[in-house]
Amino acid sequence: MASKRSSNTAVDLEFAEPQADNALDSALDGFIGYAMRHAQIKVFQHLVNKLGTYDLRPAQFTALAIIGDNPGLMQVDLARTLAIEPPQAVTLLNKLETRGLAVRVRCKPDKRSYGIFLTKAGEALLEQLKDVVLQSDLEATATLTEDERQQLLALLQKVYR
Amino acid sequence: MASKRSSNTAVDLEFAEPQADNALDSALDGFIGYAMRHAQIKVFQHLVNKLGTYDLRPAQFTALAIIGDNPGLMQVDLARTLAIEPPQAVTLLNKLETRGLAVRVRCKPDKRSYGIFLTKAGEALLEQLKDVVLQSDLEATATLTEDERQQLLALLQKVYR
DNA sequence: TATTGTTATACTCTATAACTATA
DNA sequence: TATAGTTATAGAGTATAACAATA
Repeated sequence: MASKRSSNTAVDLEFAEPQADNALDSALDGFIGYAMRHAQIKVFQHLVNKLGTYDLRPAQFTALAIIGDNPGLMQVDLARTLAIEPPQAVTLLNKLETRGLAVRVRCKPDKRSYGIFLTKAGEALLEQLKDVVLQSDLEATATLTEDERQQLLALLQKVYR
Repeated sequence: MASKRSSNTAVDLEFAEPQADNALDSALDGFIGYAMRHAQIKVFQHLVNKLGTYDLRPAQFTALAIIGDNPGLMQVDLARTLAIEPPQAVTLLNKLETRGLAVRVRCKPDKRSYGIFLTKAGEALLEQLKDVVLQSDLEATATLTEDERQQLLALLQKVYR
């Protein structure tokens, strides 16, 4: 995180630079898209840092959670749920498989497709990560009360569902 | 006819609403980061489509709004406000200048820096775009009442400020 | 002919190092 | 030496086309 204004020389003050450090974007105050993007970046970055401890990206945690909740699903369904393209699902799954967290099993009548499952290690890690991610959510929204947090969650879901 | 993105034109509509297959992610229902990311993607994508008509990206509109509200600011301040790195500000400004929407003027005692200003064309377009972007916000959050929209805006700002 | 998974590819976005010209 | 702006570059993330195996 960079400091806001490292330069506070006389020259800056003399030549009509805006005084308030963060006021340069006040023209965008009314836009919900602007507020949502900034809030999302903050929450997302917090999660990136938390999951970095486990050398995982947010999408990889999401994939683990979806696989754990839908054992045996196909890659095409995983991709659709993650809102990514099939080639991205390949890369993502390769990583999870290499790390021994998930496996592809030819277990379907349709022999083109795999069933995707978590390994024991994957299941164990997922349980651990659920707490980590929930904690990250709470920390990143620490300026909200629990009521406000539930309100925000409900409003966000109403927007995208 | 599934949600394939066959068109990359500005007129790209988003009829491709999530199908009934969104039950696979119910394990992630409680996470605010998950809801925020999905809501943000929807609102952002809606704006991308709207601004595509003008061959502009959201960050370029944001830059126009910030320059319009802070005429004469330096690139380093623009970059800081946009939360981008200086090299990205160069590319962004080059585009705006090439299109005749903004100009760099050596008008400071410190001859290393430029003052950035909107042209007349830039000012005129910005006024037009403000309506477009506000309209995009309203459309992308059409499932909310006006009260809920204001609630959401306040909660989001409380998160990131 | 259509679909699953895959490879190859490309385009955007983002981040960093290093250069220039001023200070 | 330090800073404003720039160039070059590399890494993610994301998108499409095309292929092999199967349906």
